Amino acid sequence: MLISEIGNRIKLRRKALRITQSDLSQLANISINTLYKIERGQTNPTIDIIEKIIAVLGLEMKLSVKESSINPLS
Amino acid sequence: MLISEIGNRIKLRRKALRITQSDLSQLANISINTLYKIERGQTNPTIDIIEKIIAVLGLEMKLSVKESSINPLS
DNA sequence: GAAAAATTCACATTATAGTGTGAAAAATGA
DNA sequence: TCATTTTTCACACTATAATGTGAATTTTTC
Repeated sequence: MLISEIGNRIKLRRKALRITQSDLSQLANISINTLYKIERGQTNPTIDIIEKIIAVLGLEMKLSVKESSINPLS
Repeated sequence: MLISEIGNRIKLRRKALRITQSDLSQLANISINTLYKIERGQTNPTIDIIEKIIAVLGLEMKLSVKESSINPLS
């Protein structure tokens, strides 16, 4: 999942919930500037910032083994 | 998924694949120091760094809607 | 189509993630 | 055991994410 994809998912979810960047940034306790850049894929955000945002949006992050690779090194 | 959880998942997967921190850091093209801190939850890594690591490990990141919240704001 | 609201953007500053080095400590294995 | 490998750690430095401000632009709404 690329950074720009994450940004897009966040933007789509925010729109679906009908809240503004300003609202979301305040609820997530981050700057509107940071949110703006993330949605546009113009920054390389930290996990902490992403977690704050998706928590407000009712999303969750998961790590899973890609089924195409049991052992990616072999 | 907390930062420490991500670090733990990475460490477990690395051990399962029987590679060293040194090997993984080189394959992911990041410093061993950064990997060491991530595995121990001692840093707040950027998405880019996490993506590099999990790509080598054959893992993938996913965002999903928490089933407990259709609308987290209401 | 004017006013209000929301988003985009540039710029400067601050905070901190990422790196490199080298050494100590712990784990591995012959 | 003891030599080798791996991990842990401190420290200094560099790169850049995050923030704050204010203004321009775009979108929404009446």
